Amino acid sequence: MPEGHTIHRLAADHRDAFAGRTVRTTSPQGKFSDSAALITGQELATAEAHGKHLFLGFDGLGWVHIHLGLFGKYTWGPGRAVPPPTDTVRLRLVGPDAYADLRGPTTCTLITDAEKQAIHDRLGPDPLRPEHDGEAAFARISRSRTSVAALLMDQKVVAGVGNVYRAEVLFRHGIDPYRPGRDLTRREWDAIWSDLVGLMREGVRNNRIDTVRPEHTPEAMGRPPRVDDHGGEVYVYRRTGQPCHVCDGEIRTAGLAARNLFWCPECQPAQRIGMV
DNA sequence: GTAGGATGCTAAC
DNA sequence: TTAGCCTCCTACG
Repeated sequence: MPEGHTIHRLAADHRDAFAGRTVRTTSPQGKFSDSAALITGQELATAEAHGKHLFLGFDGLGWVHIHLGLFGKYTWGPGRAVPPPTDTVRLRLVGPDAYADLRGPTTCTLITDAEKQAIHDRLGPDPLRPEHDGEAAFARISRSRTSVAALLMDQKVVAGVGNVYRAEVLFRHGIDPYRPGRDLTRREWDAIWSDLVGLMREGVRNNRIDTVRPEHTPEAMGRPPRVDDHGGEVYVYRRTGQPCHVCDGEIRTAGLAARNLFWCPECQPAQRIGMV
């Protein structure tokens, strides 16, 4: 589940469970043992997220920088009766009221303020950070020949969007994934950005990705309920070969930059040459 | 039991 | 463009 909404939710959950509390940290899997030994017994000051990067702040020590990658996952539980950790737990945080186990991250390292700033500097605006807007993103997109599908996944352009939000937001706006960024209008980009803000905020709230509008739910369309294996209601993501919820056409898939792209060619038509 | 794929990204060729 | 990283789960014999 690791797109930006997951990471922002994790930051909020860490603040709720651990901020202002002394925590014990260990690394049963071993790769974070030295840093865990430094941190243990300290107070977690804060937690924040930028795109898919999670930062746990410890005053005077720096930040634990976590990136879940494709496989990383957290499991949580109450503070009492903490189970013995399994040997894949990279980082275990135990506070008075809760524990959190991190497995399989791409990154889990202790960094300085300056190193943290360098990460912020190479990331684009994040729809989930209230102080960000889509200006810088549009500046890049509007002068790029790269497809809008690839641009949306580029964390330097927009931070936090992954394969699900990418596919779904392009569907919701009827945009061909292969359209060059520079052919996207200002109006289209503004609509995409504000849609991402709304969808991803809902994602943080519900801890899952739902993108289907009320008028296209199975109930509204008079169809049998859907069971989706990734946990949310979506239009196109991983629905290859199935009928589009809106037009009944077949959802297609294609490889793009080593990831699977999903779209509905009927609802997201390629622009004709010369069309404005 | 084994293979393959997954909501990600980087470094090397 | 590809391999590699890290873990878990499903599909297939």
